Amino acid sequence: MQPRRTAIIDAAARLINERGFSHTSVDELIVAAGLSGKSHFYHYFKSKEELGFEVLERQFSRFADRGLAILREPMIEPLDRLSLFIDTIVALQRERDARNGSPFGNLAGELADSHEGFRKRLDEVFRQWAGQLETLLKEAVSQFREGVHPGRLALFIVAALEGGMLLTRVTRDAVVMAGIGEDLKGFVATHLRNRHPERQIAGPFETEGAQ
Amino acid sequence: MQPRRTAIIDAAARLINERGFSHTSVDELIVAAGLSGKSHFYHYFKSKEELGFEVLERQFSRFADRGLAILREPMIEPLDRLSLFIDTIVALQRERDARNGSPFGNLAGELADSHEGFRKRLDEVFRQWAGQLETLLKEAVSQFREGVHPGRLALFIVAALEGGMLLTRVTRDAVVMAGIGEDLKGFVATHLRNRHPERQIAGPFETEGAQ
DNA sequence: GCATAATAGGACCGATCGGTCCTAATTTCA
DNA sequence: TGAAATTAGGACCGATCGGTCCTATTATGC
Repeated sequence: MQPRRTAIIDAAARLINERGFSHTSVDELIVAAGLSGKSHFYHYFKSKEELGFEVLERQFSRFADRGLAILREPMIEPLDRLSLFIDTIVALQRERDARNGSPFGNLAGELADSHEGFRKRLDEVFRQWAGQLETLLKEAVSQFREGVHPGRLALFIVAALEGGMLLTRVTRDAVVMAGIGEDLKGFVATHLRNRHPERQIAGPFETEGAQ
Repeated sequence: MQPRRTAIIDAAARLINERGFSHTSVDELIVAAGLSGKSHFYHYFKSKEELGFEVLERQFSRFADRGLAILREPMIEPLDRLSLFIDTIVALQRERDARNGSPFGNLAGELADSHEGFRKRLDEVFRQWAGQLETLLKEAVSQFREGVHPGRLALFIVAALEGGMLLTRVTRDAVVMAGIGEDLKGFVATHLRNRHPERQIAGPFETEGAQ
C-alpha cells in the first residue's frame, strides 16, 4: 500500500466521520488530503465510492489493531479486558468532546438503506466485532452462570455501545457514554456466577448496581 | 392542522425513513405525497428543511401517542408496561422485515453533525423519550434494590434499543432485535429486589438469564 | 537520459438538486 | 357569484456534484 494513498484515506476518514459520506464532496476530500486537484484524486481512486470503501476498511483495520486488540491481550483476565475495552470507547468519546459518534454507526445510519454495498460490508464489520467479543466471552465462560450465550451477549454489547455513541453524539454530552459504559459493565456482571447485588465485590464488573 | 398537509407529512415520513433525508429529493417527495408539482409542494411548505422538521415532529408525536403510550397505561404494572414497550419495538422490527431502523436513530445518524437544528431537536426527542422511561421506572422504584438510578437506567434502555435497531437494520435480521429485547428485559430484571438468577420466577423480566 | 508516475491546476460536462416563477384550471367558501 | 385557495404541471434558475479530460511540470526509477 502506498503511504501517500494511506495518508489520503486517513484524512478522508476524519472528514467523512465528521460530516458523513454524502455530505462530503470530492473537492473537500481533495483539500483535506492535500491533493492538487481532481486529476490527483482520480490518480489514486477510481471513484468516490471506492474511497468510501477504503475508508471503511481502514477504519475497521485500525479499530481491530487498536480497539479490539485489547480484547486479545493474553496477560489480562478476559473480563478485565472487556472492561478496558469499554473504558477505551468511553475515553474516546470524551476526547472527541462527544462529537462524531462511531464511524461504523455513522456510515450505517446514513447508508444502510440506500447503498447495499456499504450495508453488506458494514454487516460484516459488525459481525466481526461481535465475533471477537464472543471469542473473549467464551474464555470467561467458567465465570458465567448457567444459560449465558456468549454470542447473544456479544451482540448486546455491540448494540449498547453503538447506541451509546449515537446518543452521546446527539446530546453532545460525554457523560452519557460514561454512564452507559458503567451500566454495560453492570449488565455483564449480572451474568456472573454467585453474584449478589447486595454485596459489594471488588472488580470492574461489580459496580454499584447499574448506578 | 390541515388534513392534506398531515397526509403529505406522513407520506414524506415513510420515504425519508426508508432513504434518509438527504437521499430523498423534493421531486420524490412530491410523487410519494401525490402532489401535482413544485408549486403544490411549496404551497404547503416553505422549504424541504421545514418538511424535515415537520416529519420529525410527526414521528415523535406518533411515537408518543402509540409507542410511549404503553408506558403510561394505568391498568398495567410499570415493569409489565416496559416489557410490552420493548415487545412493541421488537415486533415492529419484525413487521418491517428488519428494514428502516429507527426514525430518530436514522436522522440522528445522518444529520447530527451536519445540521445543528436537527441535532438539537433530536436531542430533545431522545431526552423526552428517556424522561418518560425514567418516570415509569420511578413508579417501580419500590421493586428495585438499593442504588438503582432510574434516569441512568432509562438512558441505557434507550441506547440499547437504538443500537439494537441500528444493528438489526444493518444485518437485515430481526432475530438480532429480538435477542437484544430479551437481554434488555433480563437486565432490568437484575435490578429487582430479592432476585435470584438461579430461580425461575414467572414474569416478563424473569427470562432465562439473558439467554 | 528517458519513460513513467506523481503532482499541478484546473475547465468542462451532464446530471441532479432546491427553489422561484409562470400560466392556467378547478374547488372551496362566504 | 366572485374571490381566494388549491391543484395542475411544469420551465427555468443558480448551485453543486461526481467524474472526464486537458496541458504542463516535477519527481522517480531503471
